[in-house]
Amino acid sequence: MESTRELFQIMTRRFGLLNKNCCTVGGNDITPVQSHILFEVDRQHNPSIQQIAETLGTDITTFSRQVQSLIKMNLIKKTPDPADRRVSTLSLTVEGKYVATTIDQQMNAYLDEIFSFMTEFEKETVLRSIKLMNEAMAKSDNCCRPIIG
Amino acid sequence: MESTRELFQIMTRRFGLLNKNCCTVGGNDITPVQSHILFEVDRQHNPSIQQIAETLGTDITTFSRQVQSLIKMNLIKKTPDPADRRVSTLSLTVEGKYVATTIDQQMNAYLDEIFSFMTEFEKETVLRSIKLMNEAMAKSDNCCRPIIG
DNA sequence: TTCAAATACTTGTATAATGCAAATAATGAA
DNA sequence: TTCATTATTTGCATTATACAAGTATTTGAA
Repeated sequence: MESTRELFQIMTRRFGLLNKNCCTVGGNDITPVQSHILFEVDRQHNPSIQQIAETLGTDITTFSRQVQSLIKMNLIKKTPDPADRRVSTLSLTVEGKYVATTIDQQMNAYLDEIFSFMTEFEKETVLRSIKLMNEAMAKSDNCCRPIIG
Repeated sequence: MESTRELFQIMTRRFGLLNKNCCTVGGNDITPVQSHILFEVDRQHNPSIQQIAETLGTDITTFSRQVQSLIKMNLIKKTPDPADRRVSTLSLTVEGKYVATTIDQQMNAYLDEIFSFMTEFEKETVLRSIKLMNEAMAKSDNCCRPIIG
């Protein structure tokens, strides 16, 4: 009998492998970390560097450098916050938006292929379950900010 | 409306954060990569270095060095395969087994806490869904070996 | 049998990622 | 004003990563 952890460990590893092989877009080779950043910058409304770093659970200094390289790749841009000039808000460039969208489509295509091995009912059940998990994780103390200790 | 990819992206990120904060066991600070390796060595029967590297989707040279450091930490051991002396099979040491088990328990405890926000029925549905996903991913061409291109 | 090709793994080397400590810059409260 | 706090960046050391090349062993065809 598989343990709960085993089920999740294997699924998340496989999803990570999909992410790893996804994607080369318009000559840009996007690493999983960069892909995560583009994803979150796209999702959040004018997030600060700190906000994204916290969301992703990375050290802010590491993240600061990741931002720099994404700016060099012309995928995101930094805008000083007029209300607090210590803060930089991040947003996607046109090219960054294109890359983020393409990755999203490619990932959804991969997932669709996986769902093709299920009935429509099973697919709906799975999607509802993932949503349930996300809601429960959001309520949890362990999930998902850095845990002290 | 959240896309399929968004649901999975968020869930796997959160699971990754749990993994990241899990665990310090008996003075050993275990990285997520090391935790994955211990998990797979424990799961597979006398796997070779190549087998695990392939399972985890890492380059074998990187993996070879990860194995070396886990041996230095006295968590796994390498045994030459008598049938083919090019091959080394991996197994957990007593300490490695202890660390792997402790991580497993800790992760299961985290997950239990998350499930405490659901009804028993919802929990069962979620677990069945993850199992369905794993089975479907196993059938998929995209999942989950390195994809050419 | 012999030897070249294939396989399993390791090492050399270069690059990139990571995170702590410290620096810089801006804010806000006393 | 002054000093603690906050947001971000830079210095630095460590670690992870992967390509290329090396070693050791096995395999299979001539």
